[in-house]
Amino acid sequence: MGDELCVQLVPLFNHLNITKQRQVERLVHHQHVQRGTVVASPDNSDRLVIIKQGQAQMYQLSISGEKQVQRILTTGDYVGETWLLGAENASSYVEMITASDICILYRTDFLRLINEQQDIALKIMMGQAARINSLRRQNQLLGLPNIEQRLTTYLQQLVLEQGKSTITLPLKLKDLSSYLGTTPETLSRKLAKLEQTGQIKRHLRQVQVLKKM
Amino acid sequence: MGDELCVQLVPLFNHLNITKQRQVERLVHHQHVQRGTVVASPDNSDRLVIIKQGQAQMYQLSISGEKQVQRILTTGDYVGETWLLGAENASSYVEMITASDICILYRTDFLRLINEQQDIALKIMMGQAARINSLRRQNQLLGLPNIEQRLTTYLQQLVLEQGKSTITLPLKLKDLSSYLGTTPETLSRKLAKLEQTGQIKRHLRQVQVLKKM
DNA sequence: CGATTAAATTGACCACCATCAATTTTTAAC
DNA sequence: GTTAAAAATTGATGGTGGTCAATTTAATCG
Repeated sequence: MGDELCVQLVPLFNHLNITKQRQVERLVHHQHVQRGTVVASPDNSDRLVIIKQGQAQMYQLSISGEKQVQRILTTGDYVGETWLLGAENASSYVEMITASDICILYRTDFLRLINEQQDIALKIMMGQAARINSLRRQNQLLGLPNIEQRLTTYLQQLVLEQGKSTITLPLKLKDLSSYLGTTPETLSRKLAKLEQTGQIKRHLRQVQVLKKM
Repeated sequence: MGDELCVQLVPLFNHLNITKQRQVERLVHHQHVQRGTVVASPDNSDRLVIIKQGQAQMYQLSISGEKQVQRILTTGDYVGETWLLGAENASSYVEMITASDICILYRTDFLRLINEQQDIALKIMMGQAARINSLRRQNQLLGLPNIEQRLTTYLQQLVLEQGKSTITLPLKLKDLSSYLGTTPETLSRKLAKLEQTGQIKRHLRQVQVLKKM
């Protein structure tokens, strides 16, 4: 994994022809980071961070200091373009949850790239569109009046996304609960209830979703 | 208002030079629509809709048929680019809430534009970045554990956005309640409570936010 | 402007879920 | 592998806010 080119690996760049890939590669800074490293924060939002290999989570901190998980990033994902495009980062953090290899693209280089290379700009736009859709879905979930509905809807979405009925929860229950706007205790109980009523089977984060939920 | 060019008015295009504006103008379809007209829906997501003059609301319908307001669009705003950029529209609707003049740009023309004109692409990207930020904010609101916190946080955001302490609620309470993930009854009570405890003064949708909330 | 419809308010009730605490299980660290 | 720390579970309890209903107020349309 060590000396393969970052740009060959990530979907944002791997469709480019060799010449352009070389061009991008010269602008990119490589870095190996530990679990727990915070690679973006309100004070540190001047870069695009691409995950070459590893995992991160993005969360927001409320005034009272509570963490709300927004998103999980895995190999090939990137984050930060919204802040390079004018959006203010008031309360978002990106923290590595495994030791990882990342690539960094700084503001000026990023802006020049999307200005000069339409295909990269298009990829960014499509990525943002997907992001917007996913945020809308989360909004819709959070709007549901009770936790059980949120959970079953969420599980069904996972089934669709992962394409099979036995799914892996991408988050710790603690984090999933904040994603769903509830507490770990309530979530634990709801999962237990779904299992009792025969709607799911579960071992740790492996969940088998049975028909008719 | 009648024969002014749409592209001169909307922020998405009005920065372009005259030549380019003419070019865009030839692609745009004008239309006058009544209050209540649905200009985008899951079955009808192949276009960018720009509001030349008027107001619309975007909402999602849950499986149980409940309306959740996502966003208010006013003169100069546009909607639909995410669906032209690959995101699936599963449950979003855009409905005019006043009689309005709109401009429509169809898929092929839109895609050609953003491919050929970097400045339009950049505007789209910046618009999407702002949209993502705003959805993140709403998500954060919805994650707050009690309604009063959601409401006060929301009001403070409005104060910041509108730059003065006497603000106009952009939504009917009915719609605002769905935006905040609650019911009209609860919202009404919370507003009454804030007024009793001297944190706000209110007449209809005019709200004066007093210090120390 | 007056008539009709929609929105907002107020009250009563109780279900749902957040909270606090204690225990068990899992994960991480050495 | 063993120990320490973090996460998940389970129980008991009280408050918040959802629901249904009735009334008042505001908005819309002819």
